Amino acid sequence: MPIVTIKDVAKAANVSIATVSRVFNNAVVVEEATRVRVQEASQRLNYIPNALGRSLSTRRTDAIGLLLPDLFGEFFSEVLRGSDQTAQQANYHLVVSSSHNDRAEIRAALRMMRGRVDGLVIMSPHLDAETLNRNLPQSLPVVLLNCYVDTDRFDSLNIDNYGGAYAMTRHLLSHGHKHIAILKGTEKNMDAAERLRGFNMAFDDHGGDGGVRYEISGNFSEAGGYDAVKEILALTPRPTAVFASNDSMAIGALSALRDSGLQVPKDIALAGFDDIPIASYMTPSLTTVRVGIHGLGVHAIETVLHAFKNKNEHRKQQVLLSTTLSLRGSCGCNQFNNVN
Amino acid sequence: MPIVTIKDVAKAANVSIATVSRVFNNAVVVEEATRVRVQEASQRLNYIPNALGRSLSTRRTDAIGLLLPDLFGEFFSEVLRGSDQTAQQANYHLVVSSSHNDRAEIRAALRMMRGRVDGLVIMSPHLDAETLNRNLPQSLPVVLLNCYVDTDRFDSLNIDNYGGAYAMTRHLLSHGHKHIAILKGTEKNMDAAERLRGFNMAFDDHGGDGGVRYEISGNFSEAGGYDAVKEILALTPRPTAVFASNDSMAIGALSALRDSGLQVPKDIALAGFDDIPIASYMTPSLTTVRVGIHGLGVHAIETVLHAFKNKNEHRKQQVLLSTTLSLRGSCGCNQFNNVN
DNA sequence: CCCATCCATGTAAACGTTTACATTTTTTTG
DNA sequence: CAAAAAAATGTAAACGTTTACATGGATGGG
Repeated sequence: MPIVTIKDVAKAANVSIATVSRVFNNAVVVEEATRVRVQEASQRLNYIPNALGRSLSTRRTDAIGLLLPDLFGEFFSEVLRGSDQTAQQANYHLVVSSSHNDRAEIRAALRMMRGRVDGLVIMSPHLDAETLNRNLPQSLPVVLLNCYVDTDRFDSLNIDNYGGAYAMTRHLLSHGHKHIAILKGTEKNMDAAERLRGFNMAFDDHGGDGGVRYEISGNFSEAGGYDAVKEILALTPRPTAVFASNDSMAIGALSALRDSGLQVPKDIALAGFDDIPIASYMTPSLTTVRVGIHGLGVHAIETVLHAFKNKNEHRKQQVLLSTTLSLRGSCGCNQFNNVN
Repeated sequence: MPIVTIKDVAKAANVSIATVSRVFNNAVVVEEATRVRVQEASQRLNYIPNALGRSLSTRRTDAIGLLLPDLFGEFFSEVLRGSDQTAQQANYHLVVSSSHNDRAEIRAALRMMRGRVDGLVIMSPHLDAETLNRNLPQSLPVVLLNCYVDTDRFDSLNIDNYGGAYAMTRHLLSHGHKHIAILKGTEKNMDAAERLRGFNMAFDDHGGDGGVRYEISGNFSEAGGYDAVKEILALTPRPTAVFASNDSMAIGALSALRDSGLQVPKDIALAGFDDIPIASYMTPSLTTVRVGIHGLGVHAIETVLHAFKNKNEHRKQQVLLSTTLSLRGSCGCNQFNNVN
């Protein structure tokens, strides 16, 4: 079954391929009679224009690439949802590529995108400007999402990880917790590092007051959070609060604490980071640092679209997205509302 | 900044474009000296082969399209993760398109894929064979994921919604629950309909025994599950068990029950459907119908890959994926293991 | 009635590759 | 050392579109 092309339609409708093309892109006026003839032929042959040919000719693909580090959990799913929604509204669609954990993989992914997309959103904790520059054409609009790359050649969008962690830690300290354990994120992950930095800085600024801080290894997963609890409960003095570097770990920890017979927040307070949609449905509801995840995706795509409008010759912006505290049940402060 | 093409490299390396192409596709042997010369020129000019040109010529795109109804929640994120992982291993990548809720949108999405992908995985509860046939070229490998389209022209993969719901309902009935409420899924959604059918059939087969069954409207979301609880608690006789048509609703309901001061499973039993990763981390852990969600994505992509190997001329298979019960805390049966 | 104008359509080049085939260069062999 | 064989490289067509430009026919004005 050979593929039906514009030529077949042209032949069937007894016109040139240019006319068929014109009918499909209703640019110039085509005489009503011919238009009908072409449309009938297309219907009959079940012709669908080939995106490749079109893109090659017009130099537009109507696609935006999305490079993600991983697809695990609700965080990325939310980013993706926001992105897809926004892209779709603008008549673009998404080419997704994920799980790029080293330079070679990122390089391969970047190259694969070449020619396939009109713009790119890159979310990658491991990424250097060098790799970026060497594997991207100058002219491609790129938005860096939560990448710690020091460059003003691209638009970038970053979560205020440091500020969020600082605020949450201060909140816990101010509510009387002295011994606090932070459940760290994946090693070498910059988000994790920044959140840890915020935690430590808040502790430093607070002056200690005889309190002890603990750093527990984690990997941003529920299982990681679950497993860490054993370690945490063995500490002396035992921490009265646990600050997980993301909600997934907090949820895992919550489950482990219940299994250990401890009550949250009565016996031990718990806080997370991200505010994934499910956080508010946990038992108890999870206190966490609110990041507008969905909005992150929306904003990223909007930035790419903006670059399209300006032929990518606009002034590149580095945006830091502020966070807020979502104070709910798990930290025990009984202050059920949002504070900055 | 004009785009660097194969011609530029050819000129710079003083060879023909054919030779450059050969170097990049290391098919035929190219003399070492020329190879080095071409590679150096490519490096210098920062040349990246354009996927469009290549695809047009080779009639391969190395991409698989994924059409999803929605991107909300962990279910789709898991499907996507499984798909992406499998695709990536085979050196394919994913073109994702979601939120197609009516025929026109599906049509548009199908057409957009034309030429862009070598195969297609379609997950769409609203879909008819007609739309499919009219908007897809014969030759394109397609896998229908949880689509209730009656055709043997395509491979299809379906969750045994009916069987899963039947088994779970029977489980609840056999543990003494007489009055059970089912929290229904989105209206007109075929998964929802099948799950409801399983529920009712189990009830019928069980013979009633004076029990009452309730059907409560829902929409597959946490919020929907939360809101439904008010309605459920107003029923008399009040149900002793709630069977939510998916885990998201179960989680929402769990949260609402807690807010109403009820204990699960002591005061009321709860079960879900899907077994999303987070289900086991809930408090209490969620009893649910296990669907290998990640495996669903894996299997779908594998089927497409298989079609590639056989030039799509293999016998199309309709596969029904069986489910198992994940019996955990929320149903109160204290039978913490998996039963078929 | 001729010429200018306009409109509908056709022609052909371009987009960036791959690849069958042709040609040139190198190597092997008698 | 010449001829044959093999290896390396070049030429050009093809993939499916869009679009600048060319062409031809109809219309209208003087």
